[in-house]
Amino acid sequence: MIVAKEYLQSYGIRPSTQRIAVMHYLLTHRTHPTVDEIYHELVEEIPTLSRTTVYNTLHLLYEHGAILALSIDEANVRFDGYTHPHAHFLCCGCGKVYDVDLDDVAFVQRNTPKNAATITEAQLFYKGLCNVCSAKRQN
Amino acid sequence: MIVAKEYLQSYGIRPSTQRIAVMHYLLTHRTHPTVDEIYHELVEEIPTLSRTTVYNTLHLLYEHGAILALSIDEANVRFDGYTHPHAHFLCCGCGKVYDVDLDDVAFVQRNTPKNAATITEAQLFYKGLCNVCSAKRQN
DNA sequence: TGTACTTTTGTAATGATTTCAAAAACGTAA
DNA sequence: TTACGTTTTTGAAATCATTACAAAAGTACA
Repeated sequence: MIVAKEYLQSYGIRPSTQRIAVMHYLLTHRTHPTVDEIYHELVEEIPTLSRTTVYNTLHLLYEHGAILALSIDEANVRFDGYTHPHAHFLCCGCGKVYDVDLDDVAFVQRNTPKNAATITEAQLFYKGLCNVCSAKRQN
Repeated sequence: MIVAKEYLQSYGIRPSTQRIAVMHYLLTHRTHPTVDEIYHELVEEIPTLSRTTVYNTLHLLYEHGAILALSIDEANVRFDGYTHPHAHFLCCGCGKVYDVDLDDVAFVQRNTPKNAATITEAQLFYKGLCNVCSAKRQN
């Protein structure tokens, strides 16, 4: 939890119990969880936790650039505590979101739109079927 | 409308009046419209048009690969009748979505996730402020 | 302690999207 | 043309993630 607290402070965010818990969860779970997944995990350790607080906190972390908000999954926004440039892959079979390394990290910056004065974020993602789900479908 | 009809047929989609109208709208308007924008435009020429039909049709076109469904805008899915590989830019000031050309079209394919058996789609998009909106904010 | 400010909480509202079953349109064979 | 099975459209109702809001709780500091 120490790490999460200092991580928040480095982004100028006051470290409340709930904020530390959310940030810590994202730093230790690279699963790109939804709001509800985070809520259900954390309400175990903070029984008074409100879903609204999870929404508020994630929004705050996102606004400060401490986390990424992925729109890869139409049904739910997913969050990522790993903010280095990388892409994502959603398997439409199992619903999992995987990290994807890029062979040319500069590509995204190089292709920045010409009519853009400021870029606040960029997302690259793939959808398809992972090897495991593809094999299962051979039945 | 001739173009839209044949376009649909080339994707194996039966060309009903409503489907032709939706497809024609997307082929002639490169504005990445939302469902409601499409509905409000087309209900002028087809007064009996139902919003559900627009949803159904867009879903059908998307499933057949005739159009793209963009998740760049959290609030609404946006649609694009231009299916060649390109990126998008959402200006958070005016809400417009612009096309972005890529200097290396092969990049996206080259970085396909290693654990993917099949890729059905890929999206790259930017968010920020366009030059016009940025200038306005200097006030 | 007291006070001002920040954060959390729970309920209610919002609004895009989906569900569903009936009505309409269509295709085709007799 | 007519009848019949299939496809498509329609509109109302339901769903559900997210937001709005105001009260309650927590925090900092004099």
